Amino acid sequence: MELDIAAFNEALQKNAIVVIGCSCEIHYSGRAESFLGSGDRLIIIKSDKTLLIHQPAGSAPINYMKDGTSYNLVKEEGKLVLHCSNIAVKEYMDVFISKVHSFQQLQMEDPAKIQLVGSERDMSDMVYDNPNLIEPGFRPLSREEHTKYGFIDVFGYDKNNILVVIECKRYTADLKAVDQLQRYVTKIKQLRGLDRVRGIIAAPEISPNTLQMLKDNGFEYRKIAPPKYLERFSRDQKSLGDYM
Amino acid sequence: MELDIAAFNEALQKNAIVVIGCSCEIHYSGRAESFLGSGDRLIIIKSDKTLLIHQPAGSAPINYMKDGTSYNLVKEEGKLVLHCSNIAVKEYMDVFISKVHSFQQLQMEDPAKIQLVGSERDMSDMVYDNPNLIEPGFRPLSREEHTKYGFIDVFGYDKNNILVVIECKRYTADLKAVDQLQRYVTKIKQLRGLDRVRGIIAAPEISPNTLQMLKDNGFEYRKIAPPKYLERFSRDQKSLGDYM
DNA sequence: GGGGAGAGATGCCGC
DNA sequence: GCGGCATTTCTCCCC
Repeated sequence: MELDIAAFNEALQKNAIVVIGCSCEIHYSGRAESFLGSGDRLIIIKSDKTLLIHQPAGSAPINYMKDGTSYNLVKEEGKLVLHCSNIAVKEYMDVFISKVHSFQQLQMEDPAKIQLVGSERDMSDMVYDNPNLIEPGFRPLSREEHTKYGFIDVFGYDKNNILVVIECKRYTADLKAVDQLQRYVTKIKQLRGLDRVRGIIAAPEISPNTLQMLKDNGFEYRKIAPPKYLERFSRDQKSLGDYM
Repeated sequence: MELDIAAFNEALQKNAIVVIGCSCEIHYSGRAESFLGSGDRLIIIKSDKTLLIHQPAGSAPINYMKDGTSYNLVKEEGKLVLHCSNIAVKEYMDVFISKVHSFQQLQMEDPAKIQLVGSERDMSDMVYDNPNLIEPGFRPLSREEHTKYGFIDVFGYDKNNILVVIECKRYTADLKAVDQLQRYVTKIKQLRGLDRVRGIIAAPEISPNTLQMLKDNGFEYRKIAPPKYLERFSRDQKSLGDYM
């Protein structure tokens, strides 16, 4: 099929969503440089002028451009080329289109914002509100304590009035989580001139290496899972239940 | 427009790419739980049964399912519902479709794999091959040295035969980069019973806080940028040059 | 499949 | 804008 350049330009001008199925080669230059040989792909340009190019499989786009990109679709030596440029971030892309399989434009409106439960923030809220999840006598002082060396999830005193820094992870805690905890504890000791500050990782799981490093550094592990139920849906919606 | 359930099922059966423009609500349950109220979106199902749902703006999909997901499109109380389930990872999604704007299926073939230059690996290769970028007399021993506590980018001796651990970052080095370096240096000291091991961060930029922490930990910074030119293209392709 | 780490990460929030 | 950090991160590589 033919791709009507005028129709393409008009769609972009109206901030419509443009979807093109085609065979193409891609050259990108910006933060890095890449080349992708010929194959069938789905090209999407959104209303904010974000570009996504997807291969037939995989979750992440194989090439993309940030919002605010400018597009110039031209015919060069009988072949379609989509020139993309984002001056603001100095990124450029050329899409050499050898065959167009489909072209489509959609006018879309979407004011909705996603509600999400089960994040690390939800987890630190839970720990703050239920300090016994850590241990009897734990008294949280603050959430998201800002230090120059990072934000601390939960911060408080234990029953012996020793400062405790807690790092929450919603997934399996890894070496990086210990890195973070070590950085916070070191900084708190410096800032307050303390000899002893406890460090605790709260997570549903922890890898063996990570647990070893945690112990080597004199820290502790608490097995705690993030809350993740939108109560409204467990009551009102039955559909998901059919699958579980 | 109407969405033909039989056509949808047939497309999936053929491993075609399915693209649906519609207005919908979305409920997801799995690693976390989310709800997204009504709005216009683009739904994409790929040949590997990855699901992507995109709002009209933004780079990342607002909801998605991993490859290998099963789909069941049904009419419930006169409304279309797309039930999605991935038993393997215990993830589920329901898409309540109130209006279908477009439906499209594409048979796609794409054997190509991307070539990318400018990664951190390219940078550590460059440092390994040009040790003077670090300092006179630096002698690299290995790349990607595996320790139980992580992989070291470049590892070698300085002119005084002191061990040096180098962590390369292709972007502005941040606190996490120092964390990583600290972990490697600490572990190397332990493993080899050494008193002194130097740590160096090689990156094009470093944030002030990070530089401070780096110095506090007794480490050093080298300003080095990653290589990023596909020589073939800077010679053969003229198109990108038109924009730069 | 899990562990470890990069990514052209993206997105969010704070200053 | 930069900084710091979580992410339903995703992807790759290696054990």
